[in-house]
Amino acid sequence: MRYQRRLQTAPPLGAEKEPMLDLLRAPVAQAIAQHLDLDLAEVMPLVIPPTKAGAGDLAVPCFALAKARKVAPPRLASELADTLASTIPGAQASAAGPFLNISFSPATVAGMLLPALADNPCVALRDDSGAGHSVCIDFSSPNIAKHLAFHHIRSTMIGNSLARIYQACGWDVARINFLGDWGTAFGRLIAGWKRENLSLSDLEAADDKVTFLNALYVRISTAAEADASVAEEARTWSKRLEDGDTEARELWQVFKDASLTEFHKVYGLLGVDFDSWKGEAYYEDKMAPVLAELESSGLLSKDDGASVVDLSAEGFKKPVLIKRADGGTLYATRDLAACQDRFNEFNFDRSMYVVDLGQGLHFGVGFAVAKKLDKPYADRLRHVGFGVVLMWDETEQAFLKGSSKKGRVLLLTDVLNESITRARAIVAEKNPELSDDEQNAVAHAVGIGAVVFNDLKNGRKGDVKFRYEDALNMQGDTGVYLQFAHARLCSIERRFASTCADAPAGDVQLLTRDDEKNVLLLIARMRDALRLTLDNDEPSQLAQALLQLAAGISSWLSAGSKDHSARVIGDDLAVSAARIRLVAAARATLGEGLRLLGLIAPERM
RNA sequence: GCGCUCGUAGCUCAGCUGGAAGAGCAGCUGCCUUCUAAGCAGCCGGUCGCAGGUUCGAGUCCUGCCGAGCGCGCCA
Repeated sequence: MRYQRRLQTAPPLGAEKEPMLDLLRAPVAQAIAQHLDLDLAEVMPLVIPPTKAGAGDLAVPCFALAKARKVAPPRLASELADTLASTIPGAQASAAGPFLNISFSPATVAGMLLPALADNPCVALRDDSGAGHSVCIDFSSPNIAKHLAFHHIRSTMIGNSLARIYQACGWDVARINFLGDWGTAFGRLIAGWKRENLSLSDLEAADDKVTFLNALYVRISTAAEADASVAEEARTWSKRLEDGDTEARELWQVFKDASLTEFHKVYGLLGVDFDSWKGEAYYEDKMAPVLAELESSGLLSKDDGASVVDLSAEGFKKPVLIKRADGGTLYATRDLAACQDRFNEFNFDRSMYVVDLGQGLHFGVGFAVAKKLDKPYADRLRHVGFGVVLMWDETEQAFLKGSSKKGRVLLLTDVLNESITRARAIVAEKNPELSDDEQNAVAHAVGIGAVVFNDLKNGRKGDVKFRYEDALNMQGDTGVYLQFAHARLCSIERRFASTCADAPAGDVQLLTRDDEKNVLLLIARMRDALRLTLDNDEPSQLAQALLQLAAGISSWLSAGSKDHSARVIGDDLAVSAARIRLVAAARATLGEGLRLLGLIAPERM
């Protein structure tokens, strides 16, 4: 509706769905289509952002068009350049060999973008493609009575970011933390607890309850190795726990609550929360229906006493194990039950598992079984995999897999706190005028942001090579870089508000600088980045686009330190008023982008 | 052996549906008396693992090699 007036002169294709960059693209494609007597749909994909820097705002490689017309590409390019120059106001077109390059005036771009951004400052990072749809996102999923290790940041922050991004695109999102809260380890813990005659107050007194439980686990495991009767005690408690023994269940609950207390501290630091905390234990008594269904559908067969589903027709070499020879259920069984449970509760249109790529086979077979059962949701399941974390080993001079024996294990909370500490020292040095509270808040935002952004900025499928100096770096392509650009924009807005209260409404015609246009185009391209992020479940697409936006902003703002006329706030109040509109748009876009990645954007730092 | 992920600058990586090789770090130059130098401007640095194929055009798609990481039944 809002674009109706424009549609009388510009073509409809893409304009409704893509009100940002395509507003520039469509008129170009239309003019070319008309000139060559082609369908608009054929031409649109040929109008692309140029890969070569300085080649303009849009480009059209003319190879295919020229071939169809049986002319040389450079000749067609210059022919089209002449056509466009006369048909599109505010645009300049030129041929560079076989490429047609198009540039718009800053005011033309601003006129198209700024009104939309004034209506909704986050419009560049909004999309309603998910409206009316729901998605389950399974992420983080740590094991009870163990620490969140550094590698947990991957699932936790990729999942958190995807949850926010799906939400921004209109999806109804359920964030699920599938806790690993079941297994024989708890029998051991209970046995140890009883042997040592521990009480709740012992646990309460511990600084870190998970550390307390870990230590207990190590002691009882050592004792069990030395003494067979201790091992027998542990087995007995495991059995009692499974059978629902009251005392066992109560202690199990104590351990779980204690672990969750520690988890919440870390999630609090990271700004992550969940809608569902159903863990493995919850599904213990909910697998019978799954087994019955598999049985009645004739999919189960026996293999060495165990029950399996054959998936050779689906291309899997080995069948998937559903029930152990001793009757116990397994990982796959539990996930099938959980999947059904989520469908019952959320009626999801998509269900995602943010779990490392090493589990690809597990999800592959699990999804295949759902399909064999003709589940309506079988095609809605996605494994969002990611690579492992490798730690820099000084003695080996190489990135190696984490190993507790070799001291290459880091706790997530330790890395985060170290980063905050480093950030605190830098804040104190750079901004001593900020209050202590403010310095602490900035150190938190910057310290956490550095670690989180370091994890999100690259494609999720690659292995993460972790080196302290790199992950905690506060210079270059980092989270801090984005936050700093955002804080500068906020600072200019504050100054404008206090010194230019009587400024007129900003007139986009006064935006004439190329660096201003560059920022506008970068904002417009956020839509493409958002779509790529969503299509590929890949937050790095958004992260990379934000880096480019921040670079454009930094370059623009820094121009003012040499050239007084380039400043946002200058002698000409009308120009300042126009530029502050761009500042506001850039600040809102950058701030929202940071939020979607799970970072905090301080207003001063 | 089979499967998955990958191989781009000294290091860490980006490169969207094929269209004109990009960042950051490290090294070297410049730039803070007025909107934040956690920054900006610039230099240096690449037969995109190798070989074929498809195409007007391949870092991108296909095949085969080589190399790395991870995974392949009664743990999760």
